[in-house]
Amino acid sequence: MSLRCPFPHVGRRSRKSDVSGREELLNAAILLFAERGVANTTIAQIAAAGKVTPAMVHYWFDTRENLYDAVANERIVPLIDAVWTPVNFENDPILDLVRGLMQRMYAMTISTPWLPSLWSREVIQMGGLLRERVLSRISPEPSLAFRQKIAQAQARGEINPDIEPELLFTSMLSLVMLPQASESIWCQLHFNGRVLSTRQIENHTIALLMTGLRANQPQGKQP
Amino acid sequence: MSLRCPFPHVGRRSRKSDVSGREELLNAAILLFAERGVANTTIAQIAAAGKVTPAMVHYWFDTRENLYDAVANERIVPLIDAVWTPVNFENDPILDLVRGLMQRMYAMTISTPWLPSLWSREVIQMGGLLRERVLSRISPEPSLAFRQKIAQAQARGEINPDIEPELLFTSMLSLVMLPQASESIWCQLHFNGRVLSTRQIENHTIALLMTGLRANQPQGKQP
Amino acid sequence: MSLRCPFPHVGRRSRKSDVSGREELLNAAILLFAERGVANTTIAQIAAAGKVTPAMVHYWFDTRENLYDAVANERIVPLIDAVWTPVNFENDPILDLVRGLMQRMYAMTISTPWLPSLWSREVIQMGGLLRERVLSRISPEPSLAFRQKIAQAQARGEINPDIEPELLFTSMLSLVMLPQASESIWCQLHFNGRVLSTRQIENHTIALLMTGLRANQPQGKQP
Amino acid sequence: MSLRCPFPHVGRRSRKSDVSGREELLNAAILLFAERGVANTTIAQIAAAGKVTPAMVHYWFDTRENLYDAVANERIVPLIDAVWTPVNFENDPILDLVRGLMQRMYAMTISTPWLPSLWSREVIQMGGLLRERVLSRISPEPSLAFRQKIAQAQARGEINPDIEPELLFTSMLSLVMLPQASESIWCQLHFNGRVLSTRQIENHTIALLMTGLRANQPQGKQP
DNA sequence: TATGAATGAGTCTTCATTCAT
DNA sequence: CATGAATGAAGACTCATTCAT
Repeated sequence: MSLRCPFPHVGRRSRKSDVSGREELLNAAILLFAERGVANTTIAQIAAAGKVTPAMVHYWFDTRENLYDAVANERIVPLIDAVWTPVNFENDPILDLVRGLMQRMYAMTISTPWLPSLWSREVIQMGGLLRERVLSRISPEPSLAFRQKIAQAQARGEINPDIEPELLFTSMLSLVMLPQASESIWCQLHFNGRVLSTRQIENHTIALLMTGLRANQPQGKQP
Repeated sequence: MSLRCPFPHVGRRSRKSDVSGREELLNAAILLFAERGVANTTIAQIAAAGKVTPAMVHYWFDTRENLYDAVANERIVPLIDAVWTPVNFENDPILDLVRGLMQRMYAMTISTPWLPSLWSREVIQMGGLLRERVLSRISPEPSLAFRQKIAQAQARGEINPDIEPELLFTSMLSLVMLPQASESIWCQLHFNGRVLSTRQIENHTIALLMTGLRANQPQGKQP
Repeated sequence: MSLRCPFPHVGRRSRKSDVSGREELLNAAILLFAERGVANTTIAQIAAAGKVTPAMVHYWFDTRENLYDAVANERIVPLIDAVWTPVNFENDPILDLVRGLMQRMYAMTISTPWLPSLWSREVIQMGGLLRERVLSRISPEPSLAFRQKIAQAQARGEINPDIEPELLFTSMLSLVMLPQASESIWCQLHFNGRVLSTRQIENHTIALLMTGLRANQPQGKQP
Repeated sequence: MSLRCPFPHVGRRSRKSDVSGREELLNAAILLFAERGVANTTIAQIAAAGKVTPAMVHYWFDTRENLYDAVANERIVPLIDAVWTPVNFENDPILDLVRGLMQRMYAMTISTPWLPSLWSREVIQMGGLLRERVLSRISPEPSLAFRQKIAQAQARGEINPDIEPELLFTSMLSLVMLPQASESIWCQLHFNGRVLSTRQIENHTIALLMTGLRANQPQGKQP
């Protein structure tokens, strides 16, 4: 399955009020932040990408810091929420829950291909320029609940006893995000002549993870 | 096992020729690059960290770009080589080979704790400021050989058939690097009151990976 | 006849759009280049002379090199062209042609008193910082045609047979430019208490040249 | 007659004490000053040309300004004196005196080919970095005496009456120096395929000048 | 909304100069 | 004599920000 380059705003802009100038700029900023890193992107570059003058960036966002806030609050935080929201910690079987999280993360990187880069460079890392802005806005509860569920399942022998429940979500994020941030993320991934589609990456990663979570049962007695 | 903050040069500098001024600055630069990101670090900050004037940074490295080259060639590239060098692709059993790679990567992040951050922010990502400098210097052969070995083992049914050999090394790197880059990597990692040592992170991750690689054999009939 | 200091823009600036900021700066730059030499003039000095900040010099000219280009292309090259344009190589008697060139050069140094200094320091000399920029822009044809005309007149016995046609134009330029560059060219020339007007310099130089060009006719009475 | 490239110190330096390090550096400095202009030459360039470290330039000359003094006093001023010294204002016929001055200037530019450039860029021009240093050291008397002699000869009808005695020496200097500063002065002068030797330049210029000085005697027969 | 002109603060870089050795 | 290491001051250039229009 091939991967369309999904930036609906690029090259469109048929009518001016199609998308408000502010949204347009926010799109342009996120794209540049993902491509070049936040610290390496100037207001002038964002303005040029949005086909306006730098003064307009200040008109909409006032300061550079405010632009960071807008990116974090309006674009990144909603995605995080969307990953957790469908989870039903009470009833979902734990492995379904894990698989669902992974699938939603992948679904997300298709509609917002800038996410892996921005996330792994500017959000999770120390010194990431969006880190505090994002982390202060997302609820810690889902990840705490997730950890507990994992620990409980582990105690019941349903999950690989050697994994650390505290680290599992981080491992999942790493497995999803960093590979996608590390190649020509914008449309496809070339490797050794072959092209791996996002779907192939997803299958590989979910297989690795789901197998990795399996309890190390002494084979044979499992029902 | 708790993790000491292993920067012997910081705050010492007992005798001047202890470490050459150049090495001292290179250390300071790498630390700051890892902490704040390359683009977000000024020459003046590096100079201050090395307790010299900005002019000295130019004395030793001439330009900012040259400093990047020095970081890539003198510090990062040797580490990559050191991960692959002990591998014997002919004789090592594939799972030992994988485990050995993981263990060496972890050993590395103890002696060079700046690596995960620098690697995941500036080397593997598009637009990373050290990317071209590092990638152009490292041989692609080991990772190609690794991929072949994985594919062969997979063909023999020794390895989880759902993983993509092309992606496995990337997944391994992601699992090792990003979690370590994402927390207060410099001395220890606090999480929910508990402290996870690097060793615990290592055990978790290797367990997840090694289990994940296991062939999905219909249990019981496996030889 | 005394020489007014003819920089109408200096100290005026009554209305802002009187002269565009760019022209203003170009004037200031040329003046300083003529007074102090190009290499000895800083962007900050130019900015101060134009009553703006150094950033404005970059706003209008981007780089120092671009400023050089602007000076060469917009100010110097047009003057060269204006010296040659009125010449009619076919019909003008050779001596009228020479005298016309000289008179136009002098007329020029009245309206653009910075020319002699800039020309003799930065254009004709090896290592002059405007040399390549100017020379690559001016047509060599007029000076070649001039040389031929001189050689033909010499062959007809109308011109001093001992002069080299190749060198005559250079000699003319030197006679006009260097004396004017060598004194307080900006308003008047003091020498030994007397003041020599530009007109007197012009008369002297043209007399020296025109007499020097005369054929060495056998006069009989000369020892 | 072809012109040797007369820099005896270049590439020699057989024994170290052949020429003192100080003289060596002075030579290097003058050469660079002539080639690139004083303001455009750094101490490091001079040191490199003299094959020593920049610190050695300070050892010998202490400051950049002192180096200017040394160039002016030890290299340029003696040349000026040498032009005037052989002149006998009382007895030499005026035209012989003029011719002698010109010939000595040309002789000088053969042994010190850097002179025309340095003179016309850094000495005679306003803002020339050696101007004050040289002018304050040379006696004004010879040029005053020369002017008087010219004026007297003019009064006697022996010299072109349209010449300004005040300007004549300046014109002579300009005719000698600027053409030589304006081409590839270091070895020869290409022009239109032909090569003009310094001797040809000299003959041309002296012819132009000496003819130009001739009294406008009533010739009657000239058309 | 939108822009062009303008700026202050800061960044990289250069360079003359110093000094211990 | 000679140098390598070091620096302060200044240079070119960048960039977020402001403001009159």
